[in-house]
Amino acid sequence: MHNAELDSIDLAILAELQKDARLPNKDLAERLGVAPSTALERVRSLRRRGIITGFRAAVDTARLGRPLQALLALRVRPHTSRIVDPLRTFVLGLPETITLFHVAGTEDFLVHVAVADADHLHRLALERFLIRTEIVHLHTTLIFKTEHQPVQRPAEMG
Amino acid sequence: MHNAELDSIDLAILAELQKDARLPNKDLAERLGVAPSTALERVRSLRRRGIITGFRAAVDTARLGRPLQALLALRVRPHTSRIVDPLRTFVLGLPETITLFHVAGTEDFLVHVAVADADHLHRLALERFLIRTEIVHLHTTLIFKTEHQPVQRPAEMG
DNA sequence: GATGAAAGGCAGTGAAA
DNA sequence: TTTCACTGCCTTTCATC
Repeated sequence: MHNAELDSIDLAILAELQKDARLPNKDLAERLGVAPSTALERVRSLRRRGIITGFRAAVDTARLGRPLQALLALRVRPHTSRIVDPLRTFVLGLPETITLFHVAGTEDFLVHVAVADADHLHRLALERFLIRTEIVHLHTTLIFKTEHQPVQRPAEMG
Repeated sequence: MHNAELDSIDLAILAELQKDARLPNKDLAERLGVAPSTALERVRSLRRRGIITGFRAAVDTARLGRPLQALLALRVRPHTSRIVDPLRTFVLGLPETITLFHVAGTEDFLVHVAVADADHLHRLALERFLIRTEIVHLHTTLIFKTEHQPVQRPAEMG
């Protein structure tokens, strides 16, 4: 089976395991209407093909003491890999960082962070980001709510 | 044990299960240096307390045929729940949507999407978003790269 | 590829420290 | 709260279709 060929069983597996990565193989097989050994091999195949990249526990940052989320838009000059690569490493090393988007446009990076409170956010911006001379601009956007969604199906657009 | 009290074992569990949610309890216990039943009870406690909210398979959207990612910034008028709630439902129902950020500022929403190609993105913007009259502004930002990071530790800022 | 049976190993329970 | 021992069940393998 080639890389992007997914039948309805594969898609059902993706849906189930995005809801619950720990669903017992036996139960998964039952929901798919196939034998447990079949379900097992299908899941392995999806991993081998890199369609399932891993199984992750989802952690609530708010209950970890960081209820406030924000997006920090960074403009970086000069925008060369010599400058950008260490910055990436720095941002991904911050405990506040959840996601780093490298984007096109007037801003170069968007950093999704979770912090304890407004003061923490303020100090993060001033004492961690703005002291770096390659960051020539920072714009902070508060996040009221973040909602993730399972990846449903391959591309299509009638 | 109360809600936000996490010792080093709890933090180690969060780190391990964010790397691999399917790590067998026996192996988890070994890495923590505790008995399997202890590890089991700790994980359950983290779930009960809502610190671990679930276990999810991570899916590679590119290998699902949607290699292009973008952020769509939406301005919505009027910004009332009567208008906003159906829009939320609509956006979360789109197969292209990965994450919906409800934000403060000049824009009201940021939608992280994965699409097949530039044409798909273009049509998504025109035929799905801009036909909705409550969306008075849409700004598209291409994403070169998205990097997620495990949630490390509770808040702190010396 | 999918199936079913067989074997090994793990999860999960309960009592004790 | 952690540990140990035990039981049952699930995962996983392999031969077969």
